[in-house]
Amino acid sequence: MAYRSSEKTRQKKDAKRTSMMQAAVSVFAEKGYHSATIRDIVKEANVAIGTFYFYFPDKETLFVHLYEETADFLLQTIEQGVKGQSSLPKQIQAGLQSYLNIAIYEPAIINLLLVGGIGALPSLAEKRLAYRDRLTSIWQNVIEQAISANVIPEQNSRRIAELYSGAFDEVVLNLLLYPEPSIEASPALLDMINFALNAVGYRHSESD
Amino acid sequence: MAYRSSEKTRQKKDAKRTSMMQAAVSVFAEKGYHSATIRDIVKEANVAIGTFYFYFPDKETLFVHLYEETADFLLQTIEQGVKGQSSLPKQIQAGLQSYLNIAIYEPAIINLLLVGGIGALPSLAEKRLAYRDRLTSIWQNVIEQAISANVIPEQNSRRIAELYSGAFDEVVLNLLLYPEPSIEASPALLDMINFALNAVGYRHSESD
Amino acid sequence: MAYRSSEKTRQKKDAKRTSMMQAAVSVFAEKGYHSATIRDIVKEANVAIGTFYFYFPDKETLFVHLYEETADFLLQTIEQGVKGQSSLPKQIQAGLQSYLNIAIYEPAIINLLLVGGIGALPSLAEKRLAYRDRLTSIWQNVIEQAISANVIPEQNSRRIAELYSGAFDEVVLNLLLYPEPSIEASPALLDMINFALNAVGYRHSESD
Amino acid sequence: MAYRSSEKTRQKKDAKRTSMMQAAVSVFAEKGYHSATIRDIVKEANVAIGTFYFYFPDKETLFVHLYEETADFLLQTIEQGVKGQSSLPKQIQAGLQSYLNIAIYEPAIINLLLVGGIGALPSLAEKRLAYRDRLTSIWQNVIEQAISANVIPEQNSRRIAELYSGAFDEVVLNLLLYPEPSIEASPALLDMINFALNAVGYRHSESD
DNA sequence: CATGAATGAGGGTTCATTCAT
DNA sequence: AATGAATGAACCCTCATTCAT
Repeated sequence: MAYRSSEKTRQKKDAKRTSMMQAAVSVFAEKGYHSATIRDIVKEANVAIGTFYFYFPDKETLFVHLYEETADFLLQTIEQGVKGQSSLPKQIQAGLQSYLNIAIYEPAIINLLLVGGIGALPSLAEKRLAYRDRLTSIWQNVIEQAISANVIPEQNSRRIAELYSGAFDEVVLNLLLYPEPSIEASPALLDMINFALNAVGYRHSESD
Repeated sequence: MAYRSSEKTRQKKDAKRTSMMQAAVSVFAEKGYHSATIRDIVKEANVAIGTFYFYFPDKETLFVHLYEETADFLLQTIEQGVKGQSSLPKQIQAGLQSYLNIAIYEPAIINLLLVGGIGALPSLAEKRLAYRDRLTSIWQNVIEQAISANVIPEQNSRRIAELYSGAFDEVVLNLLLYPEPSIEASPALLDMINFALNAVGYRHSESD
Repeated sequence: MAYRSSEKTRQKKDAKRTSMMQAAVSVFAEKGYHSATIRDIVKEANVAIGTFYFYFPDKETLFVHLYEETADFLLQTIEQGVKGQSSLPKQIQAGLQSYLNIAIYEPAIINLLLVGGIGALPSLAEKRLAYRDRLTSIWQNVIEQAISANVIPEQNSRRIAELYSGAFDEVVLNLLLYPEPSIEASPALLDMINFALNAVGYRHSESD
Repeated sequence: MAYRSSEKTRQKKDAKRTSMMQAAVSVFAEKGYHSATIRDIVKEANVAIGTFYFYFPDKETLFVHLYEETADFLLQTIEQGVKGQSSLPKQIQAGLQSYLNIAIYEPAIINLLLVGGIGALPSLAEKRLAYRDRLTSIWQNVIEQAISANVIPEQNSRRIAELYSGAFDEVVLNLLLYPEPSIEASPALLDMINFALNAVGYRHSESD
């Protein structure tokens, strides 16, 4: 009997777990790691405190897990965008477009990754580093492909990628301060693309 | 008698005050606002808890004050560097050089501004915004001068400045992860300058 | 399942709440507002510190609430006593009897109202005034009825009532200093009744 | 040399001591024992904290001393008033007049004795008792003289005196709530005298 | 004598976490 | 599974008191 309903039970459980995690992302993003309390999270999720500890071992573990998962999602989305293109400008454009989409439709993700837990948790430091590293690697790859294709001159691809990562984040963060970020997104995207292409010495040809 | 040699006494008090503030910067930079306790700070400063409250009204006020003061110092230092030069490349070079110097010799300042209190304190949000705004304004000025001088083409100077700010920060943050940041500083500086000049369409002439 | 037998649970919670409030009254009455610590109260109640804050928002709110509730109880008890009688002597006697009963069986109440929080809390000042006002009003009513009934001469009923209130309190407070207050209660009661009746010019007739 | 100026020094010292005590009475009366801080007191007296501890051993000792001294002053003043008269009505009138004078011109004294430290300090309890005892004794004496002179019937003079003490205090306390206590003082005085005389069965004759 | 910088015990309060139901 | 009452370590801060100058 029990195992018969295990299917439905599992789904229900996963659903509740997921809803709690969404609540947690929302609260962490809004208040930051330390100011967000377990009570805040369970209230947002409409469950009892005890329920939280049934699904998650503790606050820190959840946060770190959320951070990793969220970073994964963001990175994969950007990677997807980049992977679908072959020319340097289009790769940059697609990657940034993906990034902006997430920023606009899920700003909590950006807040979680760039604001919520920075400097709050020693155990998060390495996760943050890993995230920055992977993000930088995406751009580094793009640049190295362009160098290999002789589209741009030889240069320190790692450093360029770091500069890209930081530059784009700053713009995105500022974008979210607008009352209607989606309106400002297009011009910002164009500015970022031009900036990025110029920065690596890309010569605008006929296309694009 | 007892008329306090207010000269020496005042000096001593100021000295202690300063030393406590340095201790606070150090602890805040290391642990972040919330994880840093008053006990941590007074232990670092070798004073009693009550002494902290003799010099400062409370934890939050001190932190915000430290943040503002530190931001001021950093911004003025960069501004000094920029102001001493006239050409675009030299202004960027001087500004970044100043920034790197602080990063290397006072890494706690960088941690305080870019890591320690991010997302920890509502009252800090506006201070952070003001800091980013001023930092961006420095680069924006530089760019607008270059545009006026016809050294680079017309472009959205504000956005470029934002991209600069974010890009440089990312590199500086990564620089501090090195065991010996000062060694890596030179190549990083060159990379940043080239990146920044290219990004705004500056054509390298004979000099520099 | 887990649907909380909210009946029993609620009752238990209320019981604990009540027991904690009694502990608080006892400690406040014994030490006064400021000298009573939350730690004292929870120790008396055999619970942990956190439990206090689960049931009450903070020390001051609880104290004020306790003060009001206790004053209500005392005033209603006296009013009950008075209301059951119609002649002046019997009203005074019944009111004082009720007062003495509380003083003897719940001396903490008297200490809380007349000693514990006097001058300790600005927010209590108005509550204290309200309590004195209501207490005085009880006696004022009694006196005005007697005046209306031509049992005693016209006089400033408010002032008389104030004098009653202060006079009775002093005797009650002194009563509680005895090792066995209940023994002294009877003669004190008689003295107070005679005093009160004489003071308003009541002529003793055959009865009583 | 030192002992030559000892006269003036002594006077100066006493003056400062006195001014600090006045400041202390004022602050204690206004805020109550616990809420009054040494800082409050020295600020009011325009001296440094260290100076406080040169003149007084500690806060508690000072407060108890102040309480005793203030009680002494009040009691002696009332006694003076009573002693100057011989008939019961005049003694009561004179005693109350003295009491009211102090209440109106030095309300801080009343606050200190009846409000400021009640229930705040275990060591004060006995001092308070002693004060109440002496105050009651004054009235008890008055009553016993009247009984001896056959002006009023035999009765429990101690209890009457207690009732007097409490009754008068209540009226005085209420008096001080008026915006202009001195205006209300006269009618209050008359009411109290009549009340007190009636209460002990005094028959109004030709005089007074 | 006078000063005020320095001390640290102790108080109120928060909140992550546990566990009996 | 789910609940929420209960716990207590740890935090920020106050303030009486001391002592070197």
